[in-house]
Amino acid sequence: MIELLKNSIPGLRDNWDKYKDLFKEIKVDSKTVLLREGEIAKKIFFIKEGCLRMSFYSKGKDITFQFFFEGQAVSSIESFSSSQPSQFALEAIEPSTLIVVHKKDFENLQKEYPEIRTGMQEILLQRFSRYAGLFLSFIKDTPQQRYLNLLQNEPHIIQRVPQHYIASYLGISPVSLSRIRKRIHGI
Amino acid sequence: MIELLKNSIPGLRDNWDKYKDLFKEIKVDSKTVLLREGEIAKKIFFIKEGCLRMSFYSKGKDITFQFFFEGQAVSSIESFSSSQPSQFALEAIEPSTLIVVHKKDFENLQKEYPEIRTGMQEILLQRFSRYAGLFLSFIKDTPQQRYLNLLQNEPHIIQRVPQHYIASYLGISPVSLSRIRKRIHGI
DNA sequence: GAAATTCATTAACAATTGTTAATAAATGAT
DNA sequence: ATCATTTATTAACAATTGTTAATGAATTTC
Repeated sequence: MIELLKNSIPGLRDNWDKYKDLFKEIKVDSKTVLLREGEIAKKIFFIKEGCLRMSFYSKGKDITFQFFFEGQAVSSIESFSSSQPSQFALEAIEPSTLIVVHKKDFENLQKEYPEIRTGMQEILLQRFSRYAGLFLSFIKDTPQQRYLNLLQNEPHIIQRVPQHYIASYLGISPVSLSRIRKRIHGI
Repeated sequence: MIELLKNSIPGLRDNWDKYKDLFKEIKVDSKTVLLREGEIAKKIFFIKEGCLRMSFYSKGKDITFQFFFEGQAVSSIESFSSSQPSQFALEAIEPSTLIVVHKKDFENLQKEYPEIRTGMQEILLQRFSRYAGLFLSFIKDTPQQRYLNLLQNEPHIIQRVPQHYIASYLGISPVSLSRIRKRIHGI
């Protein structure tokens, strides 16, 4: 995982001894909260192994709206880059191995390697673009169709993520998702 | 309207005689199609007066997902900037007065005034950011709540846009929107 | 490995939505 | 002004979803 970052920035690899201490590997249990809603994001995570979910509270309900897997860089980017309280929480939903970089260190790295900043913007744009697609899907598809889309396009989510989080992600209740599955997969 | 563009770019104002022919004002009837789905966007519009909607076809239905009003710059930006066929259509839903700029001319302007490009990126980012918000609203709110949000945050849409387009925008049928309104506004 | 907790399914009922069709109201065209 | 078309409402019924609660299955904890 970290190899990816290392390799994409030549200077980083060449001076690896100088930087390697900034990348700390941690292992966390499932359900470990990595960022609480309202906190300011001071870390960025690279997922080496495992799965995280991003969520927020609304009317007494915990709503999950994105999942992250191996190879992805994760933070509440808005909070991380603006130092404003995060609107979202971040939590492990599998025992996970993460590479942690602190904001201070990350900013120093950014100064030395401006391509990191570009990469961050790229990630942000990709996320927004993804949300745009999901918005269109909500406007045109039924919950059942959205489940089928997920099955088609991101089967790993359905395989690995507990069902009630998927229900939340589809904007429906766990009970309703169970019924949809019954309708689709038979009996 | 065009004043806005003129004023935000000093050089434009100073050499206005040179450029003014690139900005053509047109008046269009309601229901005029300005860009068909599948066409490559070769124009950008600045709305001086009136209202447009952006839409696409899915399973035999025409789905509206955004409205544009006075003072906004509109194009199928993805198509306009990538020269790929547009996924979306653009249509007037009021008699409208538009300033049209052709892509060629716009690109020439961009070369002379790079801040225009930045402005375009800004517009694109704003639109994505808006879609992100709408996505979260779909995931957490009921159709009725989304209607109330619209009433609260963008009452001009409800005042000016025919109801069946709003229904589409909310992801529900016109019949259902009529029932929601009855529930809310009484009797 | 037993107990506790979490998660998924099912049932029952209420509420909401979709669909179709009929009617009423509003808008546009000649 | 009249006619035609479009748009909004209402009704009736089917389908879907939400909610609550009970049960079963799976997982975690000790």
